[in-house]
Formats: sequence, structure tokens, C-alpha cells
Amino acid sequence: MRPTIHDVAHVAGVSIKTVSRVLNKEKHVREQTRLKVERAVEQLDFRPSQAARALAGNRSFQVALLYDNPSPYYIYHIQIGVSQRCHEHGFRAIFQPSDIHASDFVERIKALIDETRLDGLILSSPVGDQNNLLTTLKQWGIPFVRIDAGEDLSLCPAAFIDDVAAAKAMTLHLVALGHREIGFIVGHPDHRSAYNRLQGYKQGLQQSGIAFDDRLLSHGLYTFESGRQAADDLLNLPNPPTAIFASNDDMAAGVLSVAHARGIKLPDQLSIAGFDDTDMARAVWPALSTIRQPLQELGRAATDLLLQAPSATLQRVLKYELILRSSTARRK
Amino acid sequence: MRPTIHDVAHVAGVSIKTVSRVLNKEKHVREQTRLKVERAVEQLDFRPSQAARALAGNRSFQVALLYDNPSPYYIYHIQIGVSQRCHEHGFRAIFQPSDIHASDFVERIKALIDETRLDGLILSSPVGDQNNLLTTLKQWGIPFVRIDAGEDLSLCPAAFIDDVAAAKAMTLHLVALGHREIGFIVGHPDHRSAYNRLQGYKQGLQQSGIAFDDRLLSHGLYTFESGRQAADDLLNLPNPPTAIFASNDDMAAGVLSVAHARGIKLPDQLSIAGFDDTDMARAVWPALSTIRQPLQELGRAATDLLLQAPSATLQRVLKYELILRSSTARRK
DNA sequence: TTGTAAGCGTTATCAA
DNA sequence: TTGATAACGCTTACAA
Repeated sequence: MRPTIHDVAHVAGVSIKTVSRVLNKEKHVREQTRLKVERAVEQLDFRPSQAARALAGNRSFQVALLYDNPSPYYIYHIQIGVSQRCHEHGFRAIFQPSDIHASDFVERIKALIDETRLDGLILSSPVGDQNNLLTTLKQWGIPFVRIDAGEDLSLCPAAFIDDVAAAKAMTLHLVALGHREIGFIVGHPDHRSAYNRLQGYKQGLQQSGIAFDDRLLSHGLYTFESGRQAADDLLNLPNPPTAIFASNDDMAAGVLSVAHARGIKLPDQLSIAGFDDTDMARAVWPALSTIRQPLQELGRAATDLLLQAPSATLQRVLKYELILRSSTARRK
Repeated sequence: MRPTIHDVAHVAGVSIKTVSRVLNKEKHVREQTRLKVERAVEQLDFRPSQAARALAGNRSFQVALLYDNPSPYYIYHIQIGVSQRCHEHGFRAIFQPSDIHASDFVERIKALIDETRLDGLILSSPVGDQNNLLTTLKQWGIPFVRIDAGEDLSLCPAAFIDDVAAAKAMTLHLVALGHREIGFIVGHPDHRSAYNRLQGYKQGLQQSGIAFDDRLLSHGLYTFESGRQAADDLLNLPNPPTAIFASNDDMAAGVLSVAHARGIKLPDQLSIAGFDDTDMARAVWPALSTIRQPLQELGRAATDLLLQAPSATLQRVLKYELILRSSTARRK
């Protein structure tokens, strides 16, 4: 049989309530008593039952990470970050793939919360953009944070990088290389990042005095295949762009593969840039200028915000990094 | 307040025990009674407390997926598969990144089991190869299955593809293309798959009457960067191979990037092959011959084995698929 | 086929 | 600073 708190109390020669106090790091326990208890815990190799704690305390010491994202790399690294911090805080993480388009989307999350007495939720994009979910969570009064922000920053704490600024910086870099016709591949419409990155691209053009031309816009889904298609469309234009900026590296890899297939010399004849949401950039290195995202750090930051910070308006804007490759434009 | 089983019993006009029976799909409940209860559940939007069930029933309806794998794609897809099946079986999945080299590796898993009263474990490689863990699990009598098998197939149920056969088939394909000098990049030494794939390569050579030459062997770590290094080593040989078979696609992508950098024409001057453990193959398509692994299916199969099958020796060998690209060898 | 009562292993309340 | 006792919301005997 596994030892219970009773056994510990017995061995330590104190009451179970005192053991409970030590376990929960409560104050008002004499140092000497604490030591006795800790020794007994050690000796019996005792570990409290999560179920009993959850039942009695009406909380579970668990937080859930919700996601609906086609990028394994992105999610995986965020999972690692969340996992690390949860362990440090004495919590456990539940990773929940969700389907924001499923009819029982909110239902399922309600079930999760109800059944597990979750202590909080981390919503990664695009889950954090679903208003029906946000409303429910607010109503229930359960703490939650977002990764990748969202419209209303005062709604909950959030951790994110500044996509607009990053995309703008990359656009300015491409312009500085001499490019004037810069194609842009928009990301998945479910994701706010797709919108933000487009805004950054536009701002970069504007600041450079280049008119925005929507013929240079192509729409993808953050996937490799959609990147290929978008690249084909752009390169088939009467006046094809001399640079293509894809909203993530999966799509950038698609662009690269099309460029290879067409015998286009990289980076001399075409500059390719992208956000490395997925580390896919590694595979296409060094043909690619990228914007590096601190993915694990996003997970860690979000967890910290959830577990430590009571403020609803707290934010953590993480530093992105531009990794630049030089190339010459085909036409000036 | 959330409704409890009492409330349901009250609304349905039965005892709590009967509600419990319906919830657990027990037999010996009159159809009419079952309906009454189900209606009450529906009406109250009742969901049983996982904690209470775990405490009273000494089980948690949770299974854990343990992994220590540097391939986000691999893990992510297995997670999806596990997640799907768990939901269908009315279970919840806990995804646990582990560190097999950590000093408290087994301790942490013991803690997980103890605290959560886990119903079972799915061990993905290389976690499933840690004998100290396996011994502990056997001792505790907790059900577990492995993904990617292991030495002793009678130890527990397992789901895997036949790495040896797959690697052999790919080797034979390369030989059929006319290659005689086929370089091979071994995977991470922690992973049994690395060993098995090497065996398959050797068998393929043997069957073709080609002598195994360990100068054509290079050692990687299943990562892109290690693939680059290994490729450099192979291509720097006095007599470089005309084909390179990497143990996974991360490394194959590394080979490809080196080939590009060296101005090697693909696939005319060099054939590249790999296992697409990670879908990275998509990014380097179509220069690559690959062995496709049914990753989600691995997760689903493992979960099924754990949740349905009592037999300790059950196995599920999944079908792999060879996706072949033709090319000519440089030298005959 | 259904119901009654006694736990499960913690935390919370309140008193000492 | 500590301890007794009653929850917490289920399942498992056992009875009817």
C-alpha cells in the first residue's frame, strides 16, 4: 500500500493537519516540526494523492495548454516551456489539442475544466481569439492567459512577440537590399499573426515610400504546400517580385522548393524571408532571412503570468531576432 | 455551484448509485432508468469530478505518454493519435516530456504515477528502452505499452513499424538504381531505431552482394546539424558515395543543404534517402526518397493496445511506405 | 435491478 | 503553533 498522510503523521508524531501544512508550505509551523515531517515524508517516500487534494481543496494544481495549430515545432517548443515552469511551480500541465471549428469546441473545454478543476488555462493562437470561449472563461472566473495576445489586451495577461514590428523590420531589410517588388505570402486567416505580419509588411513598404500593390500579395495557410502554390502564383506574374517574404518558414520552405524547381539562383535572383515559427528554417538555411521567435520562452512566460501574476492586464512582450542573409535584387 | 451526482439522482428520482452505474456504463440498469438518468445529466449539464472518481475508484482514467525525443513532428503526431483514442475511450492523456539522462528520471515518473493514479503508460522510444524504468513498472504492476518495441517483445504490448525491413527495402531500391557506394548516416545512439535501421542497411547490402564498408558509415544525432556534418564527412572521402541514406529526414535535409552548398546536382549526381520521422521530408521534396511512417497511427495503435488489450505480448506492426524518387548513379 | 452505508486521502473550519 | 472533525463527490461493498 502507498503511504498516506496518516502514516506520515504517525511517523512524525504529529497530526495530519500539520503534515498538510508542511506539504502546502503554509506558515505557522515550527521549524523543528517542519523538519520532523519532512524527514517522515522522505523516509516513507510519500507523495500526496492529487485526486484527494483536488477533491478536498477544490483545485487541481493543473493548468491546461490549449492549441489548434498546424505547426508541430511551434506547439512542441511551447509545450516544453510550459512544462518546465509548471514543474518548477509544483503544477502539472495538460496539453489539449483543440479544434476551434468543431461544434463542441467550447463544450469540450468546459468538460475539461469541470472534470479536472483546472487552476488555469493557457490559450495559444488561434484558440485565444475565439470570443465564445473567452466569454465563457470570464463568466466562470477561471484564470487564463494568452500566447500571441489578441484584440483586447486588457482582457487577460498575455505573452507574445511584436509581429508587426518584426515584419516591418524584415521588410525594411529587404528594401535595404535594393528590392522594390517584394511579394508577400499571408498566413492562415484563423491566426491573428497572419494579420499582424501583413500589417508590418505594409508599414515597412510605406516607410520606404513604396506603394502597396496587392498583386504582390498571395494567400497561404502556414503550410509547406500552400507556400509552394503561393510562390508559383507570385513567380508567374508578368513582373515577378525579386524578393518573397513568407509569413512563416513552412511556407518559406515551399517558396524555396519552387525556386529550386524553376532553377532560380538563390539568393542572387531571389531573396526569401520568413518567420521561423517552426524551426523549418534550419532545413532551408542559409538561403533564408528569418525572424527568430523565442518559442520555449513564450511558453515559460505565459506560465509565469498565469501562476504568479494576479493582474489582468499584465503583458510580456518577448524579443524577436532578425537573422539576415544578404542578396542582390534582380532589378533596381 | 456545479451539480453533483446527488443532484442528478434527485432530478432523475433514483439513488446516486444508479447514477453512478449509468455513468460507468455498467450493466443491470433498466433501459428506462438509464434514460431518466441521462436526461437528468443532460439537463443539469453534469460532469463527474475526475478527482472524486479517482479517489474513490483508485484510478484516474488517465494515461501518460512519455517521450524524450528531439523530433517535434514525431512526438506531435503521436500525441494527436493518442489524444484521439483517449477521448474515444473516455480517457485523458497526459503528455510528459522526460529526460532519460536526468538523475531523477525514474523518480519523476514514479511521482507521476503515484500522484495521479495513472491507469497506464505509453512509452515512446527511447524511454521504452530504459531498463530501470521497465523494471519499476513491472514491479508496480502498472500497465504499459511501447511505441517502437525494444529488445524483449514479450515484455509488454508494442506498436511499431519494422525499421529493419524498411531500411533494407530502401537500400535495395538504391542498389536497383545502380548505386554501389551507398553512404549511411546512423541516428542517435539512444534510439533503438538507429540500430535497427543500420541493420536493415547492412542486410540490403548483403542481399545485393555488396560488401559492407564502414568508411561509408557516418554518425549523426537525428538532427539537421548533425546531418550536415555527417554529409560533409562522407562527401570528403577520397571515393565519395553516389547515394546517401540518412536514418531520418532531419539529417537527410542536412545532407541536401550540404549538397546544394557544394553545387552538387540532385538527383543526378547524388541520391538522397531517409526516413520521414518528422515530415521534414516535405521541405526537401522532391529530391528525397523516403520511408513514410504512419505516426498518428502509431499513437492510436499504442493507445488501443493499452486500453483494450490485456495480453502482455500483443503487437501491432504498422505498414510503412516507400516513396521513391529515381536518379542515376554517378559511377557504375 | 436498485439502494444504503462506509470509505477513498486530502483540505478547511474551528477550537485549543 | 497545533489538533479534532467535518466535508469534498464519487465508488465499492453489501443488502434488499
